[in-house]
Amino acid sequence: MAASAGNRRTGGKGPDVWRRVYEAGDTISNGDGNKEAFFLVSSGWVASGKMLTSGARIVLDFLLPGDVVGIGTTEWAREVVTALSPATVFEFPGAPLERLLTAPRELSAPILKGIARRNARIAEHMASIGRRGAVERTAHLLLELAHRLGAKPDRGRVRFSCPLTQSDLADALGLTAVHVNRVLKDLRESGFVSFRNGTVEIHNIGRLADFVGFDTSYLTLRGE
Amino acid sequence: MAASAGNRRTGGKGPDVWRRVYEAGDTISNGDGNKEAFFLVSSGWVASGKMLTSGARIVLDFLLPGDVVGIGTTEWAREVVTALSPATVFEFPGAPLERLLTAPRELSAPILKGIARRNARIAEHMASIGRRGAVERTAHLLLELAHRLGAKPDRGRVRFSCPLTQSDLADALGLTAVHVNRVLKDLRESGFVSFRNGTVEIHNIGRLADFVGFDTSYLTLRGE
DNA sequence: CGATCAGTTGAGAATGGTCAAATTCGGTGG
DNA sequence: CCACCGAATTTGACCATTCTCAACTGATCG
Repeated sequence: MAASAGNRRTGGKGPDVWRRVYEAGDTISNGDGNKEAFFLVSSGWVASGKMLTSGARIVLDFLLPGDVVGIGTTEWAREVVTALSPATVFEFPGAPLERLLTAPRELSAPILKGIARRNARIAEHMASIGRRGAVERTAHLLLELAHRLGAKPDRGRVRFSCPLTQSDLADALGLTAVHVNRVLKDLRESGFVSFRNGTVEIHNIGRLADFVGFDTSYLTLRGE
Repeated sequence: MAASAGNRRTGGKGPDVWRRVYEAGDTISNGDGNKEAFFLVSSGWVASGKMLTSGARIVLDFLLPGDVVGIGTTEWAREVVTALSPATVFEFPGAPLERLLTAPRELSAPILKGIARRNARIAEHMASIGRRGAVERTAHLLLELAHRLGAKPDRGRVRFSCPLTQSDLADALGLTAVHVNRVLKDLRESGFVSFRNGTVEIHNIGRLADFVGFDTSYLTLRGE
């Protein structure tokens, strides 16, 4: 399976934590029960998604450094977790549910918080797929990624590098890769966003956020 | 807000649990921070969803008796929880995250399990909206509901009563109500499912499940 | 007996998909 | 450095699905 040079047991995060290194394209967990664990992404981009019997794929959520995935994922949903770029992942092996219940609070609290954030992202994602047009939906995702990466606007301009292929985007957005291509062209030509050679450039983040109704509140805890 | 005759404090579920009764159409939690709580549905049908600024609604998940909602819901995602039929709900007030961390294990374990199941349902739901056509998607949802209600097939025939309007279905499926109507007509005329006057009748559950690629595994814990 | 809401149906428009053929880009081996 | 390969991107033409708008029916409720 995954090549993972540099894997090792870590004491720094408590007992039974593994630090693993993946390359772009590696499968971290294939949802077939081969691996029950929590995952905490430490570097790189990771996708969690599902495969349909038709062969189609849906990406539920992109995981960036600091993001967590695990509860429901393995035991029920049979999600597939994949590295989209070289990535380092901390893995807490064991049944996630049991693991969480027996973990000390200083571990379980941030993990639960990570799960809660992920749930909120997925809820917003569902709203996108279900109720926004392709252009809005695509722009919304790019805005979310910019925000989550902590990219700082310079006079409204935001730029970040992004390893996603158009086909990754398509699977996240519920579109075809061909259509994603056209949508990106559209966004580029209308001066909102350009995404070329692995870097996204949002030309006026405020204007784009207005245009697609992007509201960061689902990424931020109330009162945080 | 919600009319709630018969609400009362309950000792039976431990401290700080409220049992509340809602009528169809009542808002249980509007996502504006008016109420922070876990919810455990005890009877009736409940929807959790989001409102977009455009006025559109997306239903993330239907909650049936025994289902739980709460983590991420209130603090981040600002989900709106609504009763779709007369419903009884146990409410555990307080910040869900904190609540879960301090709860005794016999409470936190089933709640976490409920959250995990819900996550799995939502993942499958995303797959539907993102990657299945309208007919498959609709049939898939009806199959899920039949399964979750524990409806028993009688020679392949399943019948259950269902308070959802076509517009509720539309908001869950990412379609318009008009199109849901046509899809239901389609399913009825092709002899798969009829949904009229609040009762769903699946004529041959095996055949339908094959047709839409319905696999119950996301509703069942591995090895359960 | 209106009024309102859920469900139906039709006609035409829009959005997004399919198929197929370039073209570009990032390596790799020579 | 260059030729070449496979993967990702791009574009065109056409098709399918789903939406929009609009009208109409039927039930329910005060």
